Amino acid sequence: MDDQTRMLTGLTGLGGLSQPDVGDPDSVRKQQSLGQPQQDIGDILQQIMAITDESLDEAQARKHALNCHRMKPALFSVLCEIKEKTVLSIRGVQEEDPPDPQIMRLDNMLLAEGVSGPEKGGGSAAAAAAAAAAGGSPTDSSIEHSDYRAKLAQIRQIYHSELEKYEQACSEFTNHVMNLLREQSRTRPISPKEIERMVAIIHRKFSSIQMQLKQSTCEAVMILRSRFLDARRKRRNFNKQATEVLNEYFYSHLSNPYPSEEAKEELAKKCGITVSQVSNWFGNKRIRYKKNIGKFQEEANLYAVKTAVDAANVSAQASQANSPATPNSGGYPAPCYTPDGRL
DNA sequence: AAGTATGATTCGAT
DNA sequence: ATCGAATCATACTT
Repeated sequence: MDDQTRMLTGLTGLGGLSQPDVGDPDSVRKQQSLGQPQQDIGDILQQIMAITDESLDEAQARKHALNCHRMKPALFSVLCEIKEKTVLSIRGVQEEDPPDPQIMRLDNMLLAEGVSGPEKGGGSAAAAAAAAAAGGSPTDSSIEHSDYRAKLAQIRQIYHSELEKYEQACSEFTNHVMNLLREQSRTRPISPKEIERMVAIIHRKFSSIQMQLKQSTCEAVMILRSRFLDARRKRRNFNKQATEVLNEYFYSHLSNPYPSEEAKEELAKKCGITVSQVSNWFGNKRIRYKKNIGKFQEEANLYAVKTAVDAANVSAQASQANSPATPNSGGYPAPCYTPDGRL
């Protein structure tokens, strides 16, 4: 034991901070008496440090020389000793591996958007779900949808190829480090636990890179989504015929301009728009009419006449009578819409 | 370019 | 869930 401690202090002093001496003449004498001057060990360590600067062949040769060095077993056992002491202090530090909430959030979002997860099916399904959730009717899929899907697929593809690259790089690097450690385990003691820890460290590093990828992918999806929603927001006026149909219904039901679900569906069909568009239209119409009845008076009269004419035409057709003049061209039925007249 | 019309969205109330 | 109300954002008009 006495021997070993002396050896240990000598080695650590040299290896650690290139201190020329430990101030223990006894140890020096002992080493010298062994025919192994300290300077030699210093040289060896220097060579180890310089090994990365050398060419591969040189390094191989030196490694070989080192492995064959007669002090190697002693060095190894000393390193084992040191290890045993330090491992105890390290052991407690590495028992935490909580799943990063940030990366979980990103993962969830990517999964929800159909970027990660199962192939093609998931992607289009998620796109459809997103479109449906955005308020559109399931039947008005069109250029915008396919455009959105195409862009999403593009993002998805880039994401996956990048992810694959990262994973490949990670496993390559891990392999490399493992080989290195295996190689080094010939000169110094390396516990499996240590290797495990090293691998964990590498994986952590790579997962932080992955997180960046995921983050930027998420951003891209968000931008795409907002653009998609903006595109949906882009307004196009309904065609004349559609507005006419809607107005006809509105003014002929002025006392209760709240079409039932069935009526909405019928109007939607007639106008070539969605039910929610019909709802929007009636919502807007009601509030705008109520806000300024005067402004809509003319329009109201117009449609009152129109329906009257239609009715007249129908009856005329039925009764074979032919008088072009409208029967009630004198006084229009004043629309008496009561804002609070909901039933 | 400024003003108006209009479809869509959002929010709180019911 | 649906409405009114306010508001947004674009289309259309002047």
